[in-house]
Amino acid sequence: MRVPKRERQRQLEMSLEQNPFLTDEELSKQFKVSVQTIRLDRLECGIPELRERLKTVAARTMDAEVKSLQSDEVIGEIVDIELDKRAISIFDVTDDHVFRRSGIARGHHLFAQANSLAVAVLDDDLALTVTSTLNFLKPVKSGDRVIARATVDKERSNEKRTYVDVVSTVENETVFTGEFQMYQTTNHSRSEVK
Amino acid sequence: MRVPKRERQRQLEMSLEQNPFLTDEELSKQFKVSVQTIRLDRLECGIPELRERLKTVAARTMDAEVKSLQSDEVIGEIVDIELDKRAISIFDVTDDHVFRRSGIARGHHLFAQANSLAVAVLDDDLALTVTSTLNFLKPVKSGDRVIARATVDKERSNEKRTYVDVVSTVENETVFTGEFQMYQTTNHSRSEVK
DNA sequence: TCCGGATTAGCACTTGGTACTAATACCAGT
DNA sequence: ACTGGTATTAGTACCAAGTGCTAATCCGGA
Repeated sequence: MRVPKRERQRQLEMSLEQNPFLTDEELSKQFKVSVQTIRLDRLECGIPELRERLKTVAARTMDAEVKSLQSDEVIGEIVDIELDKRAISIFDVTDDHVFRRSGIARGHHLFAQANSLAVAVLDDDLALTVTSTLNFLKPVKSGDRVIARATVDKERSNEKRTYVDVVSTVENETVFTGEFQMYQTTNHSRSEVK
Repeated sequence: MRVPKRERQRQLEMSLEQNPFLTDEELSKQFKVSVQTIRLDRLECGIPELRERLKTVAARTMDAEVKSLQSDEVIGEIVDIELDKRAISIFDVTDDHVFRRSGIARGHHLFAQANSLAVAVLDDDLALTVTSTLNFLKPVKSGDRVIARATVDKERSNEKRTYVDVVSTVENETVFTGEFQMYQTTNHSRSEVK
């Protein structure tokens, strides 16, 4: 018993985690044991065969791609919108969004939710952020559901600039506020003639 | 010939694009033709078999996961850093980062690069953004290489707050500036005794 | 020396295919 | 109605990467 069984199985799990594409035969060469031993090891560790592994990995992709497609439009999910007036979006914070050490959500996710909502609320071919001022008031944690409310500030807005205020809350506590000065390009004449 | 061959093959391609997990047998039921016909169709359309399809889909996942792991640390790549003083990162803008219609980079990516650089430059267990003010000066397009330079403003900083200024440029033109007021938690005494 | 866990070997069977051949179906033109 | 050509179906042999099972062998320690 060169390498003890236990150690080999540990390494096997790591190998497959890092590269799930390895066949039993390739693994048997890597660990210099027979294919049968690899099979027994997988059996003991509850590791499925190559095809099953690829199936689950591929399934993860399809998931992720659907998600990232959503996020192409807006970060978070718009639940209510009245164009050029106000909009509300929900963003569920997961482990993917937080600092590993502190568990606190990274600022740019809150910003992304707010900023993309500010863009969405303006019914325009093209709305760009010019300047913005942000306040991160309370740390947001994994599992929190952040509700962002955007309102267009008609008073301050003019032909060249539109102001959008966003307030994000978790369980009715304000965690973030942002003020966005937006630039709109559109031949906006239709709604301009009000 | 109920459904013409051409039409069936078109639908087949769409079906598999949307769900690559279908076996020939499942497809043959879906289209009410024999398994062999499905095989011929795949052959003519150059569609690989189930296992090959899953392999490529799974490969895409692994790729994507490596990328998103990188981004767990910093958005962009740090090329130079002097802790508590300054840092530089590079971020290559791709089609994934821009508005489809205008081709202009979405603000939150520029913010994410700047903000994560501001976090990284502070040699601390935990640095959080408190407030920040941003200026998006020039539109950034796909293919642009954004260089963000962060400098810690020692003058304005105090025990409670650290100020980090970030200037992002594309080909020596400033496209974005951000001022970040950061909060640090660490028992920071070591470097505090300067 | 003998026991027992670890390892290896071998065989039948499974999925989801490829590659190929042969048979049939269907429809149009003459 | 006959012929031709495309489309479809059927059937066979074979492959990769397995599972499941049985049997043989190895190797180290009391």
